[in-house]
Parts: sequence; structure tokens; C-alpha cells
Amino acid sequence: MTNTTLKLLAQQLQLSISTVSRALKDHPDISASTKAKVNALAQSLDYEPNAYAIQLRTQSSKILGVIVPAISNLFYDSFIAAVEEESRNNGYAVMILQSSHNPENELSNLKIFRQNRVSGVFACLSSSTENLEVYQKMNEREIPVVFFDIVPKDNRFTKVRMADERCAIMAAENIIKRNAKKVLAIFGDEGLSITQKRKSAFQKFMQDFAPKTHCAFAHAASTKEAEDIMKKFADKKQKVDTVFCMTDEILIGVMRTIQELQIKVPTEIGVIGISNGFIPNLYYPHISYVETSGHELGKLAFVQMMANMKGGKTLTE
Amino acid sequence: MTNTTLKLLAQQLQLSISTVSRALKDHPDISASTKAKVNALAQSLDYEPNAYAIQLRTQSSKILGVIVPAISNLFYDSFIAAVEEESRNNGYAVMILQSSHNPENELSNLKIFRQNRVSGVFACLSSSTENLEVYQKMNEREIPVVFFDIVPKDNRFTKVRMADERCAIMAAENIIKRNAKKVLAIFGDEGLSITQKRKSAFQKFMQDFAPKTHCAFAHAASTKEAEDIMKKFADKKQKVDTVFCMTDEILIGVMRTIQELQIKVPTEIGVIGISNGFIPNLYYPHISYVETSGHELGKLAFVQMMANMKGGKTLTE
DNA sequence: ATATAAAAATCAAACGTTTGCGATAAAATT
DNA sequence: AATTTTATCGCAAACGTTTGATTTTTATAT
Repeated sequence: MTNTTLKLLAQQLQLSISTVSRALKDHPDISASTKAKVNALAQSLDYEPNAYAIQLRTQSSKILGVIVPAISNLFYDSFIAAVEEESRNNGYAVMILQSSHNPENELSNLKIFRQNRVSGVFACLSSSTENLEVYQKMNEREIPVVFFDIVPKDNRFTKVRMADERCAIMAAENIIKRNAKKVLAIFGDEGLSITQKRKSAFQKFMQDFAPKTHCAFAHAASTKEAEDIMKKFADKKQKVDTVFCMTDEILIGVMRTIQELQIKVPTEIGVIGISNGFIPNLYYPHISYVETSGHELGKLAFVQMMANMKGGKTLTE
Repeated sequence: MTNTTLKLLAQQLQLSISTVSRALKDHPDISASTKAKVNALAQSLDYEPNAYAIQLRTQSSKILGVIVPAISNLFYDSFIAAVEEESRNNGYAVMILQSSHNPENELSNLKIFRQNRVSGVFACLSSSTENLEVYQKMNEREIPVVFFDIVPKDNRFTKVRMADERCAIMAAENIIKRNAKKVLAIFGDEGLSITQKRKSAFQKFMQDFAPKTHCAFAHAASTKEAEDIMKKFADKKQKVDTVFCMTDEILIGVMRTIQELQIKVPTEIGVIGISNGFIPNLYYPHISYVETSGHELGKLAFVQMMANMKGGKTLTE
């Protein structure tokens, strides 16, 4: 079964390839009657333009790339879903690659993107990525990159993020309202800028109110680490009365310990997280959380991407 | 910044394009010294072959497509992660599109795949898809399609599935071991073949043991529906002592009700699901489940895909 | 009827590769 | 010394489109 091409249509209609091409895209140079004929035949032979030929000729693909550490993740999957949805509505397709938090994979993924001449990429750095040279190379190739979630500190790059400080502050406010005195706050990987920002905003806000707030960090396997951290603090005599979890993964670990030790929520301990709500609502009674939506962030990122592609210039937040 | 091409390399080296091309792929016709020179220059100008030109010339892309109802889903995301991983290891990139359970989106997604000349697609039917003509068209185009999870009944197509019957039977065995007498089994959309298979296997096995087993179905918004179903059965005087949940979504709904009504697990009621374990382990005490891994299925699907592509023939299970 | 303008369609080059075939020169065989 | 191999490399066509420049056809005005 050979694919229908412009050439084939042209032959059958005794027309030139260019006429057929123009007829199909409703070019004013072509007469109405010809257009009708062409469209009819194209329809019946169900002609479908070869995206590769088009890209080769026009030097622009309708494909966007996304790099995430892992696709099966409470946050990233909703981000991706949003990006995909927006993309489809705008005639783009999305190619998704996961780095598994391995900078090497990140490199090879970027390479695939370059080879496929994607017209833009959404990237979440893997936590151990140090070398940003590759992304610089993307810039030289004039492929816009929009970073999200884990972003480079360097402000030569475009980034979208939830309003980190705001999230942390809202959580802090919430905690204060509960009249908490001894709070344990568990953040993610200490080395990431997103962690730093959230932490310092949180701390600053809590300072006056509960100066004894203790900050801990859960790294790679954040669920397991959070579980252990929580255990340590539950054993102590001066038990904490509130625990703040920066991510769903941390929350899960904390809840594991809480449930295992049969600590009552919210009477014996208050728990508050930053989440899109899915996980917090699995527990009973529901855990309170400050809303942070991967879905919203995805939409925002897409808008930013479009802006970068049109302008040609790279915004720097 | 103009991209480095074969032509550019050829000019700089005073060689023909074909020689450069061959040198780069280590063709025996080319002398070692030439190869060295070519590679050196290609390296320093970081030449990257244009995937589109290659595909146009060779008529084969290194891209696989995946269609799922929704990407942020406990099961599909692990499936996708597996497919992506396998693909990358085999030099393929993955393009992911979601249908949102809308047959119209499914159509337009398939179209994108055809236009991008993907070399194969993994498809999970949206629950309301009736018309399989499009997939027939893919066959004509010689693009292999591997169905998973929600698959057509028609056996002209290639499908991979967890051993449905086996899952259901294992769950049934588990229930019997607990000496359950009144069991409520909640399945997914009644119209799907996967549901039918699981249900009939389950029923057949339970028949002798607990003939009063009641089967219910949760459709589109399965979590909410499961929640309601569970409520109905918890109110009755003849309370069920065990509830079986076919999916994570159903399990979540059931647990919502159980927690709300303060029913004790596992003393007052036993709960068993089919899951990859993530959700069941969030609760305390952990819910028992029969393992079904999207990850495993993804790997299986990939193997099947490779077989179909090589053989050229379409296996029909 | 003739010149002119407008409309409709065609030509041909280009995008970056791959690859069968032919060309050249050096090496090996008679 | 003449001929055949062998080792290197180049030519050119093809993949399916798009698009600026041209040509042909038709309609309008003189």
C-alpha cells in the first residue's frame, strides 16, 4: 500500500504538483473549480501530508519536547497532561522523555530532541544536573527551552514555577492559625533552588511565631527518608505538634509513620502539605494542603513557550 | 546559527557529500584516514544528522506513538514509563497523546501519528470507541498497532494484557482463604471486554464457595461511583464482609466510604484490590492486592511491537 | 483587432540524506 | 607490459514538500 503523495494526485488530475499543493492550502492563485477537484480526490485517496517532507522544506516542526525525571509522578504527570492538551489545541504534538534523574539520560534525550528538530522543549532538570552547557547549545540552535519545577539558578534561562514563596507562606499562615508551637518542616533536596526558596520564605514567616521550627530535608528517596525523619521526631519527648510536607512524596512517608504509630490526626498532630490534592484526600480525615497544580503550571509553561517561539527572544523571567 | 550539514562538512574537507556520509557511518569503502578527518570535523562542528531528512529518504522513522485515555493515571503512567524506557534503549523516541476518553481526540491523535509516520503505535481504546476503521487504516499503512488494557474484541488486532483471568482468580483465591461469606465485587465499565473477562473468571471461581457474591459496576467516574456503591452496601443489615476492587480508582472510592463510616479494616471488612501496590500501601493497615504492573505490561507491549515490526506480519494473539 | 492587465497554472530549485552505479588510480596478477 | 583486482571516492537521483519566478491562458480595455 503506497502512500498518497502530491505527485500521485497531480498525475491523476493532469496537474502540476505545485498546483495541487496550493489548491490544498486554499491559495488565491488557484481557481475554485480546480480546488474542488483536488480536494475531492485528496479526500477519496485520503491524502495525508508527509510531516517529514514539510519539516525538511520549512525547517520547522510541530513537535514539542518534554523532559521530566519520571513520568509516573503525581506532579509531573498532571503537568504533562496539561502541556499535551494545550499543544494539541494548537496543532503541536508532544514528545516525552524521562531522565530518571540521570544527567546522562538527560543528555541523550536532548540529543533526540535536537535530531528531531523539535521546535521547543520543556525541561525539568534532574536533581543532579550540574552542567548546563547542553541547554546553552539549544539556545544557539534557537530551540527555546522553558524550565519548570527544578530549574537552573542561572537567569539566562526561561523558567516557570509555582509561586514558591507564596505556597510556603500560605502553608505557614495555615500552621499559625492552628496555633502550632512545635513544628517540623520537611523539605525536598537541599541542593535545589526551589527548596531553598520555599524554605527561606517559610522560615522567615514562622520566625516570630514559632522560632523552634525545625527544618529537615528528604533527598532522593524522599518517601522513605521522610518516614524515618518523622519517626525520629515522634519518639522524642517534646513531640512536634505540626508537620509540614513540601511534596506529596514526603507526605506519604510522614503518614506512613503516623499511621504505624497510631498517632491521631489532627488531634495529636497537625499535618499540612503542598499538593494538588489527590494524595491528601486519600487519607481520613483529609490532610490539609496548599494547592499547587501541575496542571496550571503546564498551561503557564505552554503560554511561555509560545511567547518565546514568536518573539524569537528568550525571556529571562 | 546555521546547522551543520553533510554538505557543509563536505565543502570544508573538499570531499563529496556521499563520501562524508559514508565516512560517518563507517562504510568499508572509505579509507581510515578520511574517516578520521571527517569524524574530527563533525565532532568539532557538532554535526547532528537531520532526522527528518533521514526519514524522508529511508521511509522509516524512529518514533513510536502511544495513545492513552489519560496520562495522569496510576496505571497508564507506569505503562508509559516502561515503554519509554525500552524505546530509548532501542533507539526509539516516544510520542504520547491522550484521548481523554473521547473518540474524536483518538482520531485526531492517530492522524498526527500517521502524519509523523511513526513506525508503530501502542493504543488503549477510549471506553466509548466503537469504530475501529481507523485502526484498520493503520494496518493498511503498515503501521503496526499494539493494543493494551482496553482492547478491541476483534481478533484481527494485536493485543497485550495482563492475564485478566489470572488476576481475578488470584483475587478470588485470596478472598476464599479469608473465609469470606458475603462479598461485594466492584468492576469497571460493564461494556469493556476486559471487565467481562475478569468478572466471569471471578464469578466462576467464587461460585461454589460464596454463591451470594454480588457484582457491581462503576463506570466513567469510577471513584465516585464506587464510593456510592460501597455506601449502599454498608447500610444494609446483611453487611458484606469482603469487598473486591478491580482498579485503584475503585479502591479509592471504597476506602473513602470505609474511612468515613469508620469501618475497621480488616476486622470488620476485608478489602482486596488489583493494583501495582502504590495506592494500597498508602492506607494503614495496608490493603492486600493482587499485583498487576503497568510497568511489566509496558515491557511486554514493547517486545510485541518489535516482533510486529520485524516480522511485518501482525500477530493476532 | 490589438495591447494590456489579471488570473491560473507550471517550472525548477531547495531542504539534508542515502545509495546504486560508475570513475579513477594504485596494487596485484598474469 | 598488459590486464585484472582492489581500494577510494564522486555523480546523480530520489524521498515529498514549499515557494519565488515564469509562463500560459483568459478577460478587460483601448
